[in-house]
Amino acid sequence: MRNQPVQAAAPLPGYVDVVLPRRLDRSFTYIVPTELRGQIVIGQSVIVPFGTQDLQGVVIALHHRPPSGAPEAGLKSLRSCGETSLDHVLTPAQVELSRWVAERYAAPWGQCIKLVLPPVEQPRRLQARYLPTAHGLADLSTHSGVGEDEMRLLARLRRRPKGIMERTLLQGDTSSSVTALRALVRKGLVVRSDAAVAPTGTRRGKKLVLTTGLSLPMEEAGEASPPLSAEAQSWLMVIDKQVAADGYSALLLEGERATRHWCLVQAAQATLRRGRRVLVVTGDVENAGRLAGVFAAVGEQAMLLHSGLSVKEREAAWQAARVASATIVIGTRMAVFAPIDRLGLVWVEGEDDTSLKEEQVPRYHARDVAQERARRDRAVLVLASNHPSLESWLAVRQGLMMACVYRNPTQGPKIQVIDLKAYGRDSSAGTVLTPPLCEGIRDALQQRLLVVLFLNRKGFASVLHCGDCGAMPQCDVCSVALTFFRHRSQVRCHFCGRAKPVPDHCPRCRSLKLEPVGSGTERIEEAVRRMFPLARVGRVDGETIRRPADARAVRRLLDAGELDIVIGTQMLFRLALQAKAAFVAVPDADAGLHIPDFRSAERMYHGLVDAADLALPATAGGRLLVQTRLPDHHAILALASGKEELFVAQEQAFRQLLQYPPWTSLIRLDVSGTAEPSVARAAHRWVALLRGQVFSAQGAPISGGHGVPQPAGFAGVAGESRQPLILGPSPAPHAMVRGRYCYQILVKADSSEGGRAAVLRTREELERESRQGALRFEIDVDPVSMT
DNA sequence: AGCACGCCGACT
DNA sequence: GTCGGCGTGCTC
Repeated sequence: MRNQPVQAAAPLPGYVDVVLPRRLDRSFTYIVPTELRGQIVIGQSVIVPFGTQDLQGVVIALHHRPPSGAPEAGLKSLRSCGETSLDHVLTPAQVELSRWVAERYAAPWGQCIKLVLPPVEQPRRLQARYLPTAHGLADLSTHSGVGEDEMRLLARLRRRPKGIMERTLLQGDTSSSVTALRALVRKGLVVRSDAAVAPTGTRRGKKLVLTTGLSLPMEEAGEASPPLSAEAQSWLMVIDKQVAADGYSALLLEGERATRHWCLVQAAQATLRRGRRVLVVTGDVENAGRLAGVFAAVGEQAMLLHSGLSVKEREAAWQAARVASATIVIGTRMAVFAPIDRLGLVWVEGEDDTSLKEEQVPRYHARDVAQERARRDRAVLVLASNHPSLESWLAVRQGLMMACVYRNPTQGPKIQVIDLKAYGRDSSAGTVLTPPLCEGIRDALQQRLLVVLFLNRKGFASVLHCGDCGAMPQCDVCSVALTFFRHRSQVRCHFCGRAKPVPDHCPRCRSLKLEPVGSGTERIEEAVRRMFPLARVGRVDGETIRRPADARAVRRLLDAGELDIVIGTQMLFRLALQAKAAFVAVPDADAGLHIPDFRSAERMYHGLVDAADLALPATAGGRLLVQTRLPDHHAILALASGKEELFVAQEQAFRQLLQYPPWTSLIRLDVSGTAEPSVARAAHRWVALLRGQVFSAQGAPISGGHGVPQPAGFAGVAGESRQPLILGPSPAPHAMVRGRYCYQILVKADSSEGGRAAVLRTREELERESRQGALRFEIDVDPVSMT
C-alpha cells in the first residue's frame, strides 16, 4: 500500500508459510529473522517452534507481508534452517508431488510432505523420574537450609525409594513445586533420571523385521527368461523407442513372472544407456528383494528401499538415490517418493497388487503416484502384471496406454472344471473333496510329485448361498453379496445399507436350501490329512507365515522334497512356486465371490490365474482342477478357455452397467466413534449434507433416499457431467473396530475431483458442528478394499 | 499428529 | 498415593 523507503530497499521476504509433518490441513506462517532473510527458498527445511515443541517443516511460500489468513499478533519466528546443505531442501518437484498427493487423496498436506522428506529416526521420548539420593535419604535433621516446600517434596520421595514420575510429583500446584524440586536437585538430595520410553503411543504396530537389505541369498533371486523370440524382439523395439522418445509414455506388460523379469532388465538397461535412472515399485518386501536379485544376476547394482529396512538403512538408501549413486532403486510403495532425478523408467511390478494402496492417511495408491511421477518427469511408465487390473485395461482401451502381452500358450497346465452341483448337497468338508479331486491328489502322490491346494479363505464372510445352484442373494442395486445377520434374521447390503428379511428361497432356482457359505470348507485341511494320513502336508497362510524367514523355511522344505501337499491361501503366490506342482486344485473357487465387493470376481480370476501358474505345463503332466458351483461364471470360462479377453470384456461390461470403477470414481467415507447413536447420527448427517451439496450445485435432486428404489446408474444423458451418487450410510461389516463403531458412506462420481470437493466441504462443516470430538471422519479416495 | 492437561479408575 | 488410560483442545 504505502511505499516505505526502508522496505523498498530491502525486498527480501519477511514471512514464510510452513507445512508441518502433522495431520493438519493448514500451513502456518512464521516471521523470518533478519539474519535468515534471503537464505530461504521454497522447499527449504526449517525448524520452527510449534506449541511446546520444535518441529521440522518445509517452506511452501514466501511473503513480504503477513498473508491474510495469519493471526495479526502472535506470529513466531523461524528458529533456524535445517543446515544449508542440499539435504535440507526439497526440490520443487518433490513439494509439488506431495501437494498432488494431498489433493488427489483429500489428505492433509502436512501428512503428505512426510512422504517426500528423508526418513528420520523417531526421537525417543524421555520420561523424567525423581529419586532421593543417599544424602537425601539420610536423617532429616541433618538437612539445614531446606525450605518448607522442599521438605514436603523430600518427605514424599523418601517414602518412595524407586522414585516418582515428574508428572505425578508436580501434579496440581506447579510454580512453587518446580522451584523447590530444582533446589533439591541442586543440593544433591534428589536426582533426576530420564528413562527412555518407547516412542509414544500409536505408532504403526509393525515390529521391525531386521533383514539384511542389500545382500540376498542366491536362492531368492528370481529367474528371468525371455518370452518367445518374436515377442522378445518386439519388446526390445518397443522399449527402445519409448525410452528414446524422451517423453511420458505408458505401457502395460502382461506376462508370466520370469518373462516380466527379463523385460524389466532389458528396459532398465535401455534406460541406463540413455543416462537416465530407474525406479521399480512392487507390493511386498520379498518381491523387492527378488527383483534386486534379478538385477544382481546380470551385474546391475540396485538399491533397496522398503519398510523392512531400519530407519538408518532407509536414510542411506534415500541419500544414495539423491546423490545419484544409485541408478536403480527398487522398493515397496514408499519408494515412489524417492528423490531420483533424471528418472527415465518407472516400473510398477504387480500393478494390480492391493498392497500398493496405503491403508493409512495419506491413502495413496503407488501405481497412480508412479504414473503421475512418470508424467511429471517425462519418463516411461510400465505397469507389469500376470493379470492386469481392469483399471489398466480400460486405460489401454482408451488409448492412454499400449499393451504388450507375452504369453506362451504351451506353458499352462491341463485345466479341468468340476461342477460341484453334481456332487453331494450337504455342506460338509466332504462335499468339496470330490472323487476327481481325491484322484488327482492320489495320482500325484503316487508319482511322488507335489500337490498344491489353493483356498480362498477370504470368502468366509457371513453370506448366504444356495446349496443347489450356488447363487447368492445380491443387492438389487449394487450387485454385491448381501451380508447375513443371523441374530436379526436380516440380510443387508454393505454398500448402500439397504436391509431386508432373510429370503426363504433361492432367487435363481427357488430352492429352499439357502445356507451360510463356506461352512464346510474351513476344515478341508483336516479332511485332507485324514484322507491321506501318510502325506506330509504343509500349510501356507497368514498364520503360519509371519516373517520372510518362515517363507524361506517352507521353500527349503519344498526344495528338499520334504512336502507332498501344500495347502494355502493367497500367501502361496509369494513363495515363487511357479511351475513346481504336478497337481493344483482350487476346491471352492466361488468362495471369493461372496465378499461383498464389486471387485470380488476380478480377485477370483487373478487367484485362478496365479494358481494355474503353480502347475507344471500340460506337456510335463501339470493339471489344474477348479471346483465351482458356477461353472458358467466368466472367470471360470475365461480360465478354462485360456481367453482372458473373455473375462475382461464381460467384467468391464458389468462394471460399466453398474457404474463401478474403473468407469467411475469411488470415495469411501468412514465415520467412527465410541457411541453408536452419535456415530449413526453423524453418518446420516454427512449424507444429508452431501445430498444438499449435490442438490444445490446441480439444481436437481438425486434419487436414492433410504429404502427408495433408485436407478443403478446416473441420472442424465451420457456425455454430460452427471451427479454423484451417495450410497449409505451403512454400518461397517464388522461394526466395531478397536472399540469404535464404524459407519460407511460411498460416493460414486464421474471423476474423483467432483466428489472430492463436495466431500471435503461437507466434512469441514460436519467437524464444525459436531462438538463431540470422539467422532472421526475419514476419507478414502479410490478404496481398494470395501471392508 | 503430538502434546499438555484433567479426570477416572486400578492397583499398590 | 502412584500411575496408566483416555477424552479434549490447540498448535502461526
